[in-house]
Amino acid sequence: MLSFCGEEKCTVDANGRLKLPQQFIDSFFQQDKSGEIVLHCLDEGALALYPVATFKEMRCRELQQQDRIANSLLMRRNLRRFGALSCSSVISAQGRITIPESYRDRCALTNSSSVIVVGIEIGVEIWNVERWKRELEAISSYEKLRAEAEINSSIERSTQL
Amino acid sequence: MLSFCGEEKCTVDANGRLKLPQQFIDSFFQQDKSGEIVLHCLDEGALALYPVATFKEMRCRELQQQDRIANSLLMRRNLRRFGALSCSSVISAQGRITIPESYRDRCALTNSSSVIVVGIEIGVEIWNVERWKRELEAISSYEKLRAEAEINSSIERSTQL
DNA sequence: GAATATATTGGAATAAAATGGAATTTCATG
DNA sequence: CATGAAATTCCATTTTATTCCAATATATTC
Repeated sequence: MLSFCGEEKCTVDANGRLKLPQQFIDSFFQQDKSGEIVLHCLDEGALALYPVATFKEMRCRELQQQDRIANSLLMRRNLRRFGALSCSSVISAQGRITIPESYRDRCALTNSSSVIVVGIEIGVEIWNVERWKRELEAISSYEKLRAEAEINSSIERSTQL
Repeated sequence: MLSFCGEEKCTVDANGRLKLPQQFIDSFFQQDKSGEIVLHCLDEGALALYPVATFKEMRCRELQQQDRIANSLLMRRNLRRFGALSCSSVISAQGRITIPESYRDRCALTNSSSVIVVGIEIGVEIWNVERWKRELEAISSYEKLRAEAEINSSIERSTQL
C-alpha cells in the first residue's frame, strides 16, 4: 500500500478541527506510533502535515549553527519562518487534529467548510478548495513550458549536427 | 513535542506584564528548571526571549576575544548593543514576565494591547502586531523571489539536456 | 527619618475557549 | 437489504485566559 497518496475532500469543524481520512491516519501511525505530527504553513498558502522525524530532518542543518544567529538577519528570518509557521500536534483518538487559528487564517481554511487533503508521498497537505484548483493549473502549465523547452532545444540541437 | 513553535496573540497588561502562552512556558522550563530567561531587543524592532544557556551560546565566541576589544570600535559597539539591550528575568509562578519600560518603548509594545508571540525554534519573539505583519510580508516576498528564480533556472536547465 | 502616596507584584475568581468523547447519521460493502 | 465502518454533530469536562483585588515594595514629601 502506498503511503500518503491520493486526494480527498474533508470538512473543518466549528472548532477548527479536522478529521483526517483513515488512510492518512494509517500512514502517519505507520511512521510514528505516537501519532505525533508537525503542521507547517507553506508559502503557497497551504498547510503541510509531516511526521515529526521528516520535519526534523528538514531542519537539522540550520539549527546546528546557533552562534551565527545573533549576527545574521537572514538566519533569524529563517528561524521565524519555520518557528512561527510550524507547530506540532498529535492525532487524537478520534483521528482529529486541531489547526491553530492563525494557520487556518493564513491557509484560508474556514471553519465548517470543505478542504482538500492531498497526499504528497512524505506527508499530506491541506488546501483551500479554490487554491488547490489553481495550484493544479500552475503545475500543469509549468509542465507544458518545460516540455516545450525540451522539445525546442532538441530540434535546435539536431540542426547543429 | 517541538519546542518554541507556533504563533500566538497575547496582551500586555496595564503594568507591562505579559502572560506567556502555556506551550512556551513549558518549552522554557524544559530547557531550564529555574525559568530564567534573557530578554533581548532585536534591531528588527522585536523583543527576543531566549533560555539563558542559549543566549550565552550565542555570545560566547565574541566574549572570548577580550584582547581585541581595546582596538576595535566595532567590537565595543557590539558589546554595548548586547549589554544595554539584554537583561535577564524569571517567569513567575503565574507564567508572566515583566518587560522593562525602555524595552517596551523600543519594541512598540504598548500596555493593555495585543502583541504576537512567535516561536523561533530556539526561543520566542514578541512583536508589535503591525510590525509582525510587515515582517511576515518581507519573509514571504523573499520566498517568492527565490521560488521564481528556482522555476526559471529549472526551465533553462531542461533546454540543456 | 517617618508617614503617606504610588507603583509593582502576586494571586484568586470569573469567563471563555479548547478538548475529549459519545451518539447519531451517513456511506460503503457484502 | 443488512452490517460494519467511518464521519459528523453535539455535549460535558477540562484547561486556559482575563480581570480584578490585595499585599508588598518603592518613592516622595514633610
